[in-house]
Amino acid sequence: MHSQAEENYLKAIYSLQNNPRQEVSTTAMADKMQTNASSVTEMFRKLAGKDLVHYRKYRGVQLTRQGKTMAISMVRKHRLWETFLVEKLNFSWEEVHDIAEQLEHIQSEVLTDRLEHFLGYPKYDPHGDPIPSSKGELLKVKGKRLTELKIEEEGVLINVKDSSEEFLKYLNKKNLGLGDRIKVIAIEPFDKSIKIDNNTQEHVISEQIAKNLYLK
Amino acid sequence: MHSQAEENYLKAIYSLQNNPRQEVSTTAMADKMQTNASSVTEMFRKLAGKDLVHYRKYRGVQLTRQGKTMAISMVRKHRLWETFLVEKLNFSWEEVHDIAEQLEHIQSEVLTDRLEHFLGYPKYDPHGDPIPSSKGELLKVKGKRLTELKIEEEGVLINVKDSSEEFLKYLNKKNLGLGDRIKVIAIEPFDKSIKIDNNTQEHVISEQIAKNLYLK
DNA sequence: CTTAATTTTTAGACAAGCCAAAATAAATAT
DNA sequence: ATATTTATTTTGGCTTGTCTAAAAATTAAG
Repeated sequence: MHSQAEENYLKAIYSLQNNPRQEVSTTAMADKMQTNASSVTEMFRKLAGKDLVHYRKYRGVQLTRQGKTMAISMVRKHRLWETFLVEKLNFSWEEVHDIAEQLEHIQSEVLTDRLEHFLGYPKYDPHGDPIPSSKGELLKVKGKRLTELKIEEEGVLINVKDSSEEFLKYLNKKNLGLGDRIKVIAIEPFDKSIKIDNNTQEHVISEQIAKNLYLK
Repeated sequence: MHSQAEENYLKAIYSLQNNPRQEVSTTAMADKMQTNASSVTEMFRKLAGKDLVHYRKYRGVQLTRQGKTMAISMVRKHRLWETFLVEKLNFSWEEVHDIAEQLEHIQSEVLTDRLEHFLGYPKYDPHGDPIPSSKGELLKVKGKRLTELKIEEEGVLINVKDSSEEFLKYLNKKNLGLGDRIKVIAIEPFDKSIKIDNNTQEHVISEQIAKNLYLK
């Protein structure tokens, strides 16, 4: 059995690993987990002892096969619960992250699978992130960043890469949601801010924001 | 904020307290929590420090107003989740206890209230136990024990006082479930075992079992 | 009413996670 | 290539919750 702390570390390592070869550093983890570097070192050791990560002193960790399986299982549970909260309990997309963060630790394979069935085997969560299957298979979201579009190009918003309450509340305020057709009207060369047309409204959004929006 | 351990202790104290005046002893708790008496003493102290129980050395604890509120909130969450698991995810009544034991620790008032709404404000959980309202109000189940019935008397099974997997599997095997009309055919004076008619079948059940069945 | 048995508390230890400060290794700049 | 900065690990300590064994208080028995 694994503790919640271990599960959280695995999920964080997974999200920081851009490719499976890349080693995740102690400081990057400490930053992500809002904790102390020395705590991270200890946990790295512990996870290595359980064969959930490969750990090289002063180099960092990568997930083992086993560790990756666990991490993906956490992601799966998180996204299924988020979907449940939005689809069934009428939460809005900015409210669900913290609650799902707790629910993802519930230990029951059966529960997860039944939940998935109950939800009708959803492919994506409320933020457009793909939901891993019970076998750990994970679709790639093949959208492109809003920042990659040129003037007059358009697309449909299919994924937001930041699930924080602040970011999503910002999008709500601008009336931006998944499925919206967005057209680039103008790009300000100085700060790369983008003027977009959301069918009904026009908004100027910063590059910072635009980077987190994925379109198809 | 309160830890899961604290929440578990409060719930256990609540379930051991037959009336609010009764003090719950260290050993009774240790027995219930499957833990050591010395651990219980320490937790009693801690809970007393947070004003969740009144604690008198060598005498035991009773819940304070605040402690009772928390305990009932745990019961509420537990029973709502059990209802969810059975009604929505098609679990059977003997499978839900352990999972609900985990789910009851999810911290979110809103979640609990939305879940209750989603379930249609159920009055009873899958074992016939009443579900406290968001204000902490709790209906009394006014059934009588099967052991109180005389020969030829009958009633409808409305509540089982043991939610353990073993007990419920036993009932499944005998085809006994909530809502069943049960008639007492005979009572064996020697061991107080009861022969019942379940409309279609006849069974002999021990006094031990019968004590946990409540009829209306 | 005094002794024996039982219950409860205290004392000392341990594991899991965390932190701050000190020591060491690695990376960067001169 | 060496000195300085930065990253990482080590050390020692703290908290929560647990345990065992010993001491103290309460209850039960004679």
